[in-house]
Amino acid sequence: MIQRVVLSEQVKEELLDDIMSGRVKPGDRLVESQIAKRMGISQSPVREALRDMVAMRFVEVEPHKGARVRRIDEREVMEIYPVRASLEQLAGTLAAVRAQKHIDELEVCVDRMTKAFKAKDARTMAKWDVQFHRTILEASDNQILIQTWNSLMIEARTYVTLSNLITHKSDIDLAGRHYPIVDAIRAGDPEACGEAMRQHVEEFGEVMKVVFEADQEVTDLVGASSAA
Amino acid sequence: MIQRVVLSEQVKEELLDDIMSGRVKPGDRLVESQIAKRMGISQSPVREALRDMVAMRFVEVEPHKGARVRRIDEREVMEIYPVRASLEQLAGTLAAVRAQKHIDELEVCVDRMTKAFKAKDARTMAKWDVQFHRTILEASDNQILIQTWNSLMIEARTYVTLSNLITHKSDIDLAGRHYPIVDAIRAGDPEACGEAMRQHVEEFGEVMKVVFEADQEVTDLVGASSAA
DNA sequence: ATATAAGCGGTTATCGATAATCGTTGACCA
DNA sequence: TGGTCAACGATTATCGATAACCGCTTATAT
Repeated sequence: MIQRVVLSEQVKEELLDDIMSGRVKPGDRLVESQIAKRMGISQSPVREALRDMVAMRFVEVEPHKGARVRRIDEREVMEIYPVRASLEQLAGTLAAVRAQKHIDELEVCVDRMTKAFKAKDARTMAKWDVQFHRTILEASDNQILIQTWNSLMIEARTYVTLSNLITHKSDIDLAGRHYPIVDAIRAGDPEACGEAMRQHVEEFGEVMKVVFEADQEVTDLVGASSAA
Repeated sequence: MIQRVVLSEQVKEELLDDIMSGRVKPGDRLVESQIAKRMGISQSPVREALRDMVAMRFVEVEPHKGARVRRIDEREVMEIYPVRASLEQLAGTLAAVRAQKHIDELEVCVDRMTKAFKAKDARTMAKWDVQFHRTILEASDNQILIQTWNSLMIEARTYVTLSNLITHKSDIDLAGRHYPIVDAIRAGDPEACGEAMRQHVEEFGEVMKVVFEADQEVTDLVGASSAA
């Protein structure tokens, strides 16, 4: 069998896609042997992929009991924003000057975001939103900071977040909220840039909180009848 | 063969100890089959342990080339402090009130730290220093924040850091620098507590920078003759 | 000489099989 | 009726063997 990359890597991508697309839902079991059979490979690479996904916090395993897609509850989502805000404030401060050469790139991101938002395309919007933030993170030139930020899996979470947001609050211009950051970079003001980043992320968190609360009412009703 | 926990877990502990104790050094290869033979087990659990340690950033692997103990260079060490400072500022802000019931515990930490410092016992000092910071982190009651902080492997790094520091700069009273934080908690002032944490960590980073630079002169001389 | 290719030792990546463990079911007994 | 436990099916954890791969050395041809 010819193969370009290691199998476990391919398995990981496939499983990740299953999760992101919603084909498997939080709480679902991920049985090594079943996945292996379905993909026509042996158990080992599947097992390895699953362990990797534990590190990414997409999956949780209990010894001798197996893996399942991790449930992300409201509390966890809400806890992320303060942490993101801190990290991105630092990134903004560090990147304000260095990011100037990426101004065009950042504006493209905001532009695409706006378009995707109007089209109610959460996935594309998340992609450009993440791209915007990632650009600034990279410009911070602090590898530890970048890795730490990556470990929060912003990309995946942003997708979910924006899906919710677009569904529930289609009137908020999310893309436009990025302009103060671009302005601060253009001015080359680290303080202001850090502050703008922090505010932006915190605001995002605030909006999400509202969405969650609105969502909860629905979930409560649905959950009450389908649970049991 | 009787066994209490999963083998891969035991392997991980053993390898971790090898690294922390310096029996294996940064850059050393970790060959799956050799470790397996030495421990009298098969390759699989070793492999799994190594992958786990990659997630912990103690080990790095290149596909088809194997694992080695990760090298931590000066740049990386120095990059950590700004990130730590951001995270711990947030922790301090969130924990200021809730940590009040742990005041005694915190004072014990500082006390033990002072004693260990006088005895030039880096390991013990690191232990209590980490304990101090961990207590505040936990009091922040933000799981994501705690996990993120943990992922920086503060514990291991602090040990190395303090070893250096005690060797080179035995005149700095590191333990005493924790009092402003304790005071802010006693006062129940979130702003002040966050600020005190940030300053403390940044200061720690500054001191380390000096140590590193002093160290570099030695390393340069040694490296120049032994490298080639 | 120099570049390309074939061969080799050492190691990783994957396989297929087996042992160990978990949750459940149902028999047995007080 | 209720509780304990043996046996079972499903799944994970581990094993031992093999295929695939990397880096290097040696052979071959230009």
